[in-house]
Amino acid sequence: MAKQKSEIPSESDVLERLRTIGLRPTRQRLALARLLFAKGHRHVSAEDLFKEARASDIDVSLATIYNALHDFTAKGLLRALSVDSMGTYFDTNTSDHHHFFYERSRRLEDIANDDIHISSLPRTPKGTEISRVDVVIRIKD
Amino acid sequence: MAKQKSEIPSESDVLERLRTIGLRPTRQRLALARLLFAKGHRHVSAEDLFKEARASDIDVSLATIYNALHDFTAKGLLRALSVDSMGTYFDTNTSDHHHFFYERSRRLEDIANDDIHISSLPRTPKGTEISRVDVVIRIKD
DNA sequence: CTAAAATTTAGAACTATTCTAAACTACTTG
DNA sequence: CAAGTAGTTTAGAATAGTTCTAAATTTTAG
Repeated sequence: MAKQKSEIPSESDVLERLRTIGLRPTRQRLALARLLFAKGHRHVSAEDLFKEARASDIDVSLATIYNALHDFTAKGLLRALSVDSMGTYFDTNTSDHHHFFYERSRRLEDIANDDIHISSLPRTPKGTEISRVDVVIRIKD
Repeated sequence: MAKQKSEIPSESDVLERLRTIGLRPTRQRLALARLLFAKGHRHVSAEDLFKEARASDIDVSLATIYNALHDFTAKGLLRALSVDSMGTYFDTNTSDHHHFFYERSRRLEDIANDDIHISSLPRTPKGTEISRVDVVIRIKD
């Protein structure tokens, strides 16, 4: 339950990390990982990242954006979440935590795990296991 | 915080209810409301309802299904929720409660409000108000 | 360096949903 | 009840987000 730091990873950290988890450190993945992890935790959509990449002169196709986001998610570098049915957000914070969701502006904001205490959960159906618990506090903004 | 009963509403209940909330009790809305509220609480997608309607020889277009679901939701007869980014589910249970989400089968199951106790919530950003709190327990099935 | 395996890509395809504008229906008023 | 009008329905086009396909390219192991 240690607090996860979100430090700016160095170039070689990223490369090494990709290699370690079994993803080839291609030009595209390196560039995207740099974009994603350079600025502290955030919630990006595929389209967001695509635009950011274009803005940074990173030549990458939308299909690759999706591939990378899914690959990163599968390997635990990102966490996918969808709260408003129009699109998936990828959260660079993969530690346990929850979210505020601003209904009007459709923005997400992290809530530290410590700021929500769930004192009792129902027993899960037998033979099953909890994958995770998501709390979303919807805000009228 | 009274427990909400889910009784099978009579024909005229439905008609009256629609009229009361300001929706004209058209043939289509009446038929769809009957389908939706005839069987106790459940979680339906637009496509689900469309198929059910067809199966019941109710002649209604998909556009109307969407219109009706949104109108019903806006009037508090249904509650929309989207947890898995592929589509919106409409919950006939509009009382406070939470959900299990079976990741593999993509099914939702209600959790009674009393079965989850949240002992502390973070303060909301100033000037804002909580619209609702959704807890989703994701289950590996 | 070379072959095999993984990755990238453009564009087509797909799914869920919304839009459009015309046809239709319910409610109100006289 | 006739008629007007406001609300509703509809088919189909349009849109948004995402996945698929198959070919071209890049990475890695040997």
